Amino acid sequence: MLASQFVNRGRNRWEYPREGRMQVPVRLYLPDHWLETVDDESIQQLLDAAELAGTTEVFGLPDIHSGYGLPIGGVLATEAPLGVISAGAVGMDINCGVRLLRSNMVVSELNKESLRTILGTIEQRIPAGIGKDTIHKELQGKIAKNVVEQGVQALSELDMLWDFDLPRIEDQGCFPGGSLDAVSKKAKERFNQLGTIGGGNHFIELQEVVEVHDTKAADVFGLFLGQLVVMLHSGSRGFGQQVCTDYSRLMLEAQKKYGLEIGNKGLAAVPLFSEEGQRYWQAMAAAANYAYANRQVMTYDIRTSIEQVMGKSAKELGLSLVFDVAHNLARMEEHEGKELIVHRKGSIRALPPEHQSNPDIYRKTGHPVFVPGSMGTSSYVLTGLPSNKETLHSINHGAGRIMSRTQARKGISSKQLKDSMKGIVSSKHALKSLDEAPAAYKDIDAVIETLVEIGFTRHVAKLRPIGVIKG
DNA sequence: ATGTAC
Repeated sequence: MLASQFVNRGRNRWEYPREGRMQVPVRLYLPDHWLETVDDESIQQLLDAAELAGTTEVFGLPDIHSGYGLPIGGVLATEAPLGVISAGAVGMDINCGVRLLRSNMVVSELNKESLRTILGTIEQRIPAGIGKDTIHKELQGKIAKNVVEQGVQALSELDMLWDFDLPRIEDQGCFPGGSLDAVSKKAKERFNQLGTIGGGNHFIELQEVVEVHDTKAADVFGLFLGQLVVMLHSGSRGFGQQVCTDYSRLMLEAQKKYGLEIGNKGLAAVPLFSEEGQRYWQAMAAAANYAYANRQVMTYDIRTSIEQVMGKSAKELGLSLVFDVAHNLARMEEHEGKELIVHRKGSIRALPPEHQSNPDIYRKTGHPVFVPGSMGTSSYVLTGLPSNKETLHSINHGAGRIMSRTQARKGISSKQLKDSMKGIVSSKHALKSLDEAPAAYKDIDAVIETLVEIGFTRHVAKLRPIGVIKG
């Protein structure tokens, strides 16, 4: 058990001392009783990452579980100009992320029938599940170049974007440097999924604000007790997956000439400031913009669906964006005078109040971040705090698996899943996703508490699911 | 995560 090699470094903090070719120690942020539940594979992935050239930080957050190359719930930082970028450490689903839409509606004043109709209407417009293409034929062909270069702005000519949305998206919905030239033909052929939710843990949920812990911040975010909100979790679909696959393979070859071979293929990496590194960055940015645009198109479809059912305009209904946060992305960031390449995989950047990189509208509070639990359990709205500097302003992105998908399909019964979804309007797909059952995940309340306890994040509001669409 | 496979 590799977990037993960790030394306690204070509350919820663990460290695996540097050894062999490791450049730095590896850290874990977990309560005592969860340390032994971390599988060797996840830990080995962190130890491997510590061997990469230029690595300055490697750590796992409370939702850590093994992934491709780097674990999900993992952060890897390397120092420029010599540090590396790894496609696998960003993840297959580039710029997978979560956005939250608010409303002026109060859940207790809505009847169950309209909630059902809203969900049904959204389901008709937004294809769910693996391999599904968009219903928006206008989003193919020429517009692809604009989408990967400009992100959500490319959608304004189609009236799918409100001016009000822009400051409410990380990077204002445009990760600079995206280029279609850096993307393979195969990836371009998979462009036609803009406006689709995908599979796995992706979802659209109608939720109710059931607790407000920070009324000041909630007010700035436009949230109040009893309110109906819509949460959306999706990424760059087949397009991003193809970019990751292409570049991971390319990096595996190219790393040899830079003398960067390590055992873990999923962590194949090249110097960021090499020809290959720069090309990946352009492709990653293209996929990041695709993902922002994907969530924007779905926002348009959600607004249209709710308008249709409620008989009022989306603006009258107050269906504005709270924020949109990425949780699979690499960024160039300055930390204590160093230029770092920060890979966050299943991890969110949560900037503290007053941090300069916050959007102006959220400068005083720190921008909101969203941490969904598993299907059928609560989600959280949080903000960063100054002491999360230690994690380069990163927090976990979800609850984290305790059972693999295969284990869950074998060990969880259909009845058990249905019982855990009692009282929640659920799509057919949702009730079939045994591998997404709450029992396959850690308890989200306890996961959130891990970082709240050590002052890395602040609790703003808690959201309860009332309707779920899954892929 | 993913037209779940070199």
